[in-house]
Amino acid sequence: MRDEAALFKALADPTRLRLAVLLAIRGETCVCVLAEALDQPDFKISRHLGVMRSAGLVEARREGTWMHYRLVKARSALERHLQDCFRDCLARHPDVRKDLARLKKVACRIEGGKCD
Amino acid sequence: MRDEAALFKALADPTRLRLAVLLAIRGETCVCVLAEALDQPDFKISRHLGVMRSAGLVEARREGTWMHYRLVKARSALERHLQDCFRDCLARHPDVRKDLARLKKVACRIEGGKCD
DNA sequence: AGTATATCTACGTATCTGCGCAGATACGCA
DNA sequence: TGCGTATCTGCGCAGATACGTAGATATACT
Repeated sequence: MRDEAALFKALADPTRLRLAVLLAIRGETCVCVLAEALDQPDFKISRHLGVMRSAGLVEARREGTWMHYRLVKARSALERHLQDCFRDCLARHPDVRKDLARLKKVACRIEGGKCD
Repeated sequence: MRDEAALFKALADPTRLRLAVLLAIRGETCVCVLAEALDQPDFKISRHLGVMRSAGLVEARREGTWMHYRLVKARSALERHLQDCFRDCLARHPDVRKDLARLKKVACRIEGGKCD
């Protein structure tokens, strides 16, 4: 039960939970965009993403100087349920809506094309 | 997002997660039965249940010297999803199976009637 | 090489956490 | 009132955690 508890622990922080929900909704996103979306310093976001990676919640892909993070493909029923939670229950949370609004503004400027 | 993270934090411990799953499967159960089911000292179980109660995850009912704990009725989609997790994904976990086996042995002796 | 951008990390600090021990509390019963 | 059972709680300790600062690393470009 240690692994399962560790999974919950990786989500037991407001910043990490917001990151998880954003990644669930938007898919792969780079650190600087996430940092602006959450309005928090990038070193802090980077560190939290590191924690989530150690817990096996997200994985990273490098592209030049940018690091793109995404949720891992769910490998268990628990992970599947949790990711559904992010999309189904938490996507409508006021905090997440604000994050998404900031994210949209910023994504055009930083990532160029992706301005859905 | 603080409340949601706090909910995950209440589950971010192996002991608490095992307790949550047992309560989800079996319903209302008293501290001493839970302590024997998890094979852990009762003051430890009591304290973890206290944490879960503060987080709004469980509620208690006194009956004589016994305290019976149960999961709260889910008040949000998130809580509903999480409780489904307990029953659907975690009930088959080896640790939980062992807990349930110990619980059955002990429930007859302690709670008398409830020997399903 | 040097510069710029994006990301990560070592350090010190403050706070939180889980644990066992011991004792307190609550209740039922004589 | 006193005793026994069940449960909770104050204390101190050891280890974990989150934070900001400052500096290190990685990559691209000139």
